[in-house]
Amino acid sequence: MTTATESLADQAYRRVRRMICTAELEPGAVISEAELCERLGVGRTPVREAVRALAAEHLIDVYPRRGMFVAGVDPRDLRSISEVREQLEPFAARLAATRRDEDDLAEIDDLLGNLAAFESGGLEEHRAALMELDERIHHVVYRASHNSYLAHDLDSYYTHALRIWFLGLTKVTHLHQAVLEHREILQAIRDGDAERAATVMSKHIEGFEAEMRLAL
Amino acid sequence: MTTATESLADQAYRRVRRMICTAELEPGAVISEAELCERLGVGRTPVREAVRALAAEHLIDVYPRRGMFVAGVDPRDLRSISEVREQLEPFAARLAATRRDEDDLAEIDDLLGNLAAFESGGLEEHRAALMELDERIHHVVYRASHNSYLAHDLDSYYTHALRIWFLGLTKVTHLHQAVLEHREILQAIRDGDAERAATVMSKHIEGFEAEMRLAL
DNA sequence: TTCCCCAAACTGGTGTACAAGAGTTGCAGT
DNA sequence: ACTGCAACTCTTGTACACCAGTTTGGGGAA
Repeated sequence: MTTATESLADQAYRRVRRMICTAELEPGAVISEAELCERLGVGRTPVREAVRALAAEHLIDVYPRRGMFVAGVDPRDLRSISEVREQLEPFAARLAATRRDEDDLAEIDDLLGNLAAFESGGLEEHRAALMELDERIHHVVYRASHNSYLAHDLDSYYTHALRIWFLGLTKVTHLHQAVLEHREILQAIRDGDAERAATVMSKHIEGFEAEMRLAL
Repeated sequence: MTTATESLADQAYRRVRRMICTAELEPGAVISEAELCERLGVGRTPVREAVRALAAEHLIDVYPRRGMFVAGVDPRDLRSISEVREQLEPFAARLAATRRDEDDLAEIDDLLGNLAAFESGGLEEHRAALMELDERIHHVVYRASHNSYLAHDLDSYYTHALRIWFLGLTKVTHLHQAVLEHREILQAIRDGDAERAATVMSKHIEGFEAEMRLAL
């Protein structure tokens, strides 16, 4: 199979979102529909839908008939985003600890294994792989919460957080501590310890904001 | 002025959302692009964007190449939505009590006045007006939280809740109690009593879910 | 009569052409 | 030299024509 079932619009959405997340498209950069069209090799409609969806998530600001720009990110945005995440992420962790099913547990065990591999090997060299692992870990928590609305919102917030992470990625952050926290979260969910899962997740999110605040 | 600055796509979005909310388009109903086009008197593109946005909010299910349908609503959805609202609405109320500015206070006082008018007059006859008041009250809380991300999410959830309200609107619910709770919330925010605002809002949301669960 | 297959019609997906508004730049007049 | 106006160009907004896939119903064969 080649394209499976994903529409061009969805592909475009993911690709542009990734560009914005990884700061390949910097905050304030102009988004030209025409340029995106030739860059992605698709027509205007899919690009337009993607851009529209990203605008709905506040990742792009659109000024009608003037232009579209990658949304800027200032400390107030970081605060607002973190504020909501501090409510929702621990809540999701708590739900996940209560509701995780066999599939979730399998994924969690797999991730714990990857985490262990990272810990024994060096951490520093595989920053990209670690970020991907971070993403998988958060998303398994969302999925294990078994609340699709919550999961959807958290995914959106995670995207914002990821972008801020990339932007403030000048100095190496405390990766080791982050890894430990992730392990603790997964273990708590696996063990069904809702309170511990929520507490550690809470600390994790707060730590993230504190560190990003310094880097911004 | 005729159209001001709102694009046809935005207008279409609002109108279709309202149709779905008020159950003018019932759950499971087929959404035909062509039909919406002639009904709204616009081309396919604005309709498409509106439908796309509504799909992103889970108000419409789209099965590619088969058709689009108004999303059904089952008790699990009510539970998921209420779960998140129970976290976010009290949180917003708490923030609002802390951060409300002069504009917010003016709006709150105005709403308290309207509420008093409702209380002295009969409640039962103006159900539509009361619903509009409910919407304004919740939205002033969102605005007063001064967190646009939070406000955006809560608006989306409010839309879902409103739809469920319309669907379960066979018997008259405890409107009087709801009015009292709203007044208490607004007063707490006005007085800067964050804990009380959060507590009452929490009870308000839980009461809503309990009542809707019976009606569904 | 029943079952299967093929074709037609309807669905959304995509690309393109046209319209309209905002910003900019250049020219002319003072 | 400076200012104001006008036309141009670049942007997104809208509409429409075409394409691909799915469904469904009718007709033919067993």
